[in-house]
Amino acid sequence: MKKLKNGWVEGSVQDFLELSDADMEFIETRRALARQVRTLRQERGLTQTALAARLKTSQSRVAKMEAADATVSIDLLLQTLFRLGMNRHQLAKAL
Amino acid sequence: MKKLKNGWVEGSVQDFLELSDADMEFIETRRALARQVRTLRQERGLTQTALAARLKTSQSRVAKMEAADATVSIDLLLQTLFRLGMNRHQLAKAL
DNA sequence: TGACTCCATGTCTGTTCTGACATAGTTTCC
DNA sequence: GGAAACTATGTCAGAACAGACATGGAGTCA
Repeated sequence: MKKLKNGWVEGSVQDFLELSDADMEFIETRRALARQVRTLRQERGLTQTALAARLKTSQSRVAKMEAADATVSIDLLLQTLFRLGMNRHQLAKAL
Repeated sequence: MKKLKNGWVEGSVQDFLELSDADMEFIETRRALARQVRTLRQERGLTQTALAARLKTSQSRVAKMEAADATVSIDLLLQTLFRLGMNRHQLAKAL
């Protein structure tokens, strides 16, 4: 980590949080799936509230899904995507 | 569901258990990941016990992962695969 | 401005998953 | 056959997650 003249330091978030490569892959996977949820929802012209109703969950949970919140499992994201009509083949491409 | 002369009936497991297409995709995804765990473990010449030690978990959990047990989350399978050296690109192909 | 819609975020409670343990079954040697 | 190594399965306490609710911020429109 390299110190700069302005007081800031240089270095990756990964190093700072001491995340392994595996952790990074996992987090990036969640982020990719989260983006996909938002994309599919918007393609279908649904609000978070409308999607939540369809999934029998709450708007806040949909918001957290799309935000790739740490309290959202990949299981939840996948179930959501599949219920939005995605299949495994399309999923593979989204990764 | 069609009845046959021998007393058995014809019909898919999906219909019998009333699983939606989304459920099927989810379950099949878990099974694909489970197979991949076993493959990678064996490629590395590890026993379930040895892999469990590396993952800081128990042999029984590794067995359940590879069996695609319902109590095993996709999160756990993905974390395992990533720790076995897989990346998202390879993951996509395994689906 | 205020009313309205949509999305973001903190927190609570009940449910689900994880790791661990025990134990049983399987396979591979001698 | 029997021992040893490996894998499968049931159960449980504690950790993590889901859904719900409250609330706040940002944008739109009259």
